[in-house]
Amino acid sequence: MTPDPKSERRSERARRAILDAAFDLVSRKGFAKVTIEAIAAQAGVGKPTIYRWWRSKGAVVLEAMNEELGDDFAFPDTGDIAADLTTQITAVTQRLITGRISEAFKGVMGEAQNDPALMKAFRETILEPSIAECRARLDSAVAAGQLRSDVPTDVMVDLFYAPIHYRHFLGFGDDAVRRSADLVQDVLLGLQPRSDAG
Amino acid sequence: MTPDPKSERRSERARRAILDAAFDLVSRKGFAKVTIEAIAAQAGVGKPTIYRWWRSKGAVVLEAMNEELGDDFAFPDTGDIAADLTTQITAVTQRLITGRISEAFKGVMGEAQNDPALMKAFRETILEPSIAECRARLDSAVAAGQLRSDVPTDVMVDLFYAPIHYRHFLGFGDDAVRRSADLVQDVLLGLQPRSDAG
Amino acid sequence: MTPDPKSERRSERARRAILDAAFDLVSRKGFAKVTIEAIAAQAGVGKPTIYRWWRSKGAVVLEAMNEELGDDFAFPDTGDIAADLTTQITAVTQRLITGRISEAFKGVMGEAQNDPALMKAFRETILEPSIAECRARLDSAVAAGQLRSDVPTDVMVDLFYAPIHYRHFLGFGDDAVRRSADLVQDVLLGLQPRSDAG
Amino acid sequence: MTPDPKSERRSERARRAILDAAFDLVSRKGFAKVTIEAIAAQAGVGKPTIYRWWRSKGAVVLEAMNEELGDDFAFPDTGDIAADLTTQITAVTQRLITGRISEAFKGVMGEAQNDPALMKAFRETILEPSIAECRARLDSAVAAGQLRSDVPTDVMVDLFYAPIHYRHFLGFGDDAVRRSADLVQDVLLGLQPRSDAG
DNA sequence: CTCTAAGCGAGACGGTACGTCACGTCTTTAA
DNA sequence: TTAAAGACGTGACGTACCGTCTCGCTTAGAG
Repeated sequence: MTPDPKSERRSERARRAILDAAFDLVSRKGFAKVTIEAIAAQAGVGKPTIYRWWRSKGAVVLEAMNEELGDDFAFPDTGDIAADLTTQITAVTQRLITGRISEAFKGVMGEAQNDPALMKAFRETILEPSIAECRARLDSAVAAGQLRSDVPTDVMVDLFYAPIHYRHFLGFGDDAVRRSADLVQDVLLGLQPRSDAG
Repeated sequence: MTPDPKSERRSERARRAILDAAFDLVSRKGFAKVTIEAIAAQAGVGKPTIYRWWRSKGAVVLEAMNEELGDDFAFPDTGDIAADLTTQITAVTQRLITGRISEAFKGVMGEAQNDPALMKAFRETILEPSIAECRARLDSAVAAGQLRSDVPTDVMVDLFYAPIHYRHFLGFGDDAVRRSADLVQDVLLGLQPRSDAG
Repeated sequence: MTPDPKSERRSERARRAILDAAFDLVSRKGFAKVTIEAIAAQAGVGKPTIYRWWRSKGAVVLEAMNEELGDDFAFPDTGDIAADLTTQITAVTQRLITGRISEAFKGVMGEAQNDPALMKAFRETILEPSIAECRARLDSAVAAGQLRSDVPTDVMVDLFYAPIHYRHFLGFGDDAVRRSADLVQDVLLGLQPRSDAG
Repeated sequence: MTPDPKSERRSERARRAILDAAFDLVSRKGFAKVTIEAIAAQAGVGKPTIYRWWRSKGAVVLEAMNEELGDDFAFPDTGDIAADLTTQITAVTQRLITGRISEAFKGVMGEAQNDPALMKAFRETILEPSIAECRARLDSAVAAGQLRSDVPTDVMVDLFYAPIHYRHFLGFGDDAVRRSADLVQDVLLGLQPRSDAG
């Protein structure tokens, strides 16, 4: 995220203050009503300090969100793929809906629709690592004979995750998003290995 | 979309010019780079005329997009539900990706993440009518015994449409979106009626 | 004032409503804060009806002020020129300061600084008639040997009236304006006929 | 004039460009036809930079006029009060009528009729200093026995200056204003000390 | 253990667009 | 055939932020 992290002299204090202010403001006022000026003011920082290290408001908020999320994309593995998927998807929806992440996520994704660089950063730092973890778990389920082997696991990932984001971005409401985990069973039906044809 | 369509004194000429200008500008420059001033200028119209009838840029572009789409949400019905779904979903993705709608749609949806009124308008004028058509077709397929009767058809709609929008909004690229119709077969597998249990 | 008074079909009701509304609004809000839209609204009249008969807000207010003033510019004549001048000038300042005319007058004159046509109308309908009355009285005083005959009476008029307007327009405050009548005596001293040279 | 002249970060370049542009535009087009946008454009400056330092167009033009006038309100003192007054009043009228100041002055004063803060600023920066100089000269003339001692000198100032502004603001025309100096003699007659009573 | 260059806060600057107001004109509806 | 009502094109308003650009100040690392 940091365009030029080379400098050793960068003030960690300022960086933290900016990310904290950004996250707090977005959570409280909504992404659209937050300005870089307001972030700078709340962080007790000059605007140029923000522009020096980030390209846009979206970039700041994405990094703030990343810090909030942490690096933990690990997928549970109890041996029961259906249970593990349900667990994980429930966790994701909770974080998306009730968590403090919600506003930041919607804001960043809205912005990213018109900002390819921001979209790229989001995918690289959040989406793709998390997809990779999911695929790894699905691969092991395929190897265990719990899932069909003739459907690519990246397609499976899409099938499991799509409903969450579909409902989230198209305004179906928090309850609908929260119930996304219920679809896991229906999707799984189509992905079970079958002796009796295809 | 028009907040106050009651007045019969409204100038249809101005309305058309505004919608045409908005759609053209968004298609050519991208949603984010279009301003209401530019729309007014290109339409040969005063800014107040725009603000008199629309709440925001998003509202104008949504209405322009609606006019472009027309009212036709009809679902094909050949008797073969798999074929019909593939046909329809292919059509939707084409329109979303290659069509002139693309930029407007992304822009409006990005905006709608932070504008509940805009989201509501989108759902009422586009999404819900189109879901209703799909459900009607699925209902008839259920009645014909082509689909399981124990999964609500609104859930089925989500399963079929989610991948498109998921790939579209999360930056998977046009090719991935275009291939969304391929998932229909996999989803259908889980929705087939089964005498032999699950 | 009426640019085109030819039409016999002009609505006297509308004219009265407009002038009353204009005068009332200017008195209550001050000239600068009154708009033609507001006058039309309060008068229950369409804007074009105002524009049909007057060139500008200043013209409306000037006419309203004229109606309020009436046609009476008569100068008292008790035979004592000093007393008559004091009487008249006191009356003028009272009307200017305490009267309902005050706001309208300041507004119109402020506007007239940049609107020659308005200035001309003001002079023709108010200033010049009132100067003429004053000169007539001064002429009779000269004839009666109460004033020097070698100073033109129009200059005398200026000397008597100038302080009022000077203090009024240059912001000396209402009290200073009100005391303008006190200067009559001092000015008169220089205008008395003198046997002993000049 | 500057509402907040404290900041030492203020750009003198911008200030000069704004005042120069304002004065030039007012001189060429007349006060009423000048907009803050036009001043900003001609000065090569953003509108906010004007609003940061001035309350209104009138305030800008007043300051521009002040700079044009300079601080020199000195009154001549040759020992002959009649000659000095004529000299000074001729100078004032010349500056008012023919000078580049003319349009700015009329515009500001017209505005000031409805803007007390502007009137106050005008009085403090221009009118009162200039009155003070005049009174000082009159005081010395009184002390020299050239003027009556029983008329307050501030009243005398009014008598001498009133005709100029009266004729100027009430539309008597440039020639009448220019001839205002002629009245000095007549006014002086009433202000001469008299042993022989009055 | 200075010294000097960086990164910093602060905030003014030239801009762009905002959303609003009132203008003066034009069109439509009802009396 | 007026006049009310009010939508229209226009242009300026005053404001909010943008992203850039000085400024001094501080502060840490290289000499």
